Amino acid sequence: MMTACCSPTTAPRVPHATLDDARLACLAKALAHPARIHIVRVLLERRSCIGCDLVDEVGLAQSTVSEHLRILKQAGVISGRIERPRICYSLAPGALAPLAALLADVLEQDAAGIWPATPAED
Amino acid sequence: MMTACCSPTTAPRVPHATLDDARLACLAKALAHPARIHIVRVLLERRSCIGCDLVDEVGLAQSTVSEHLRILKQAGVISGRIERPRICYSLAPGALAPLAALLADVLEQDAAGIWPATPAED
DNA sequence: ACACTCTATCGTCAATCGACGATAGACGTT
DNA sequence: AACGTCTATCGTCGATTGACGATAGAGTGT
Repeated sequence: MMTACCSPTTAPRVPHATLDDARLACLAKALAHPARIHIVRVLLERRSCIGCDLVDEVGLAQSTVSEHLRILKQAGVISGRIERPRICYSLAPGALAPLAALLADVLEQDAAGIWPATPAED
Repeated sequence: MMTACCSPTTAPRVPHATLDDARLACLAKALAHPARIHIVRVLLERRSCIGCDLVDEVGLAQSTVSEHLRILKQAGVISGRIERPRICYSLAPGALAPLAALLADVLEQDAAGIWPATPAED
């Protein structure tokens, strides 16, 4: 349920990719839009935020922001807690951990390796 | 040149998003496909890899893999070093650092905060 | 010169994305 | 009961994505 965009019916079929590849791609896809990055950053700063405040914060139509929130929720990146008539969104702990782990590995290799003189090419 | 997908002409216009938001979204978008995640993982393991080997590794048509490589290169995630008739791809050091930093912040908050009993809601 | 290999680009097509307004549901307030 | 607020969903439309085969370019080896 938190991995709907990774479901076999919607994910691109890549012959030799693993399920992990699909899951990581799903998380990256959830972040692959400036509005959604912005939402994540607001939630990171404020810890949590009412939906209608996010609409103001992002500056797009309410329905559009709602759609971005749905995508983030579907990917498991955020969760919404009902609070009276509003919904209070916050980051879902651990959801982005797999992607963070991959990126940490990449950065670690960056730091470890002495890189060739310079690659060049276009 | 390394930020083509972040260019004003192609990036989505989100009123209150910052340039950083667009840049981070661009990096996430580059990773938002299982085949591209797979390529990054192969390059992380092997340190570098000839293009035609990546075609075998991914299992899609050569032209499709070439397109995925182009997207990764355009985002600055990988670089290609010409090596005789082939091209040797490797991860571009530091390219993913901004995204890694954001995710590290998120994980840090995850670890720091004592989270509410459980949010719930769909 | 020719053949072969590897890579990039082009053209096409179906599928998905992202935006919006309109509408409907849920809930508190008057 | 009627109203106002907040949120989610629907329908639509243009733009983009992702897949492929076909083709072209660059370089090696015979």
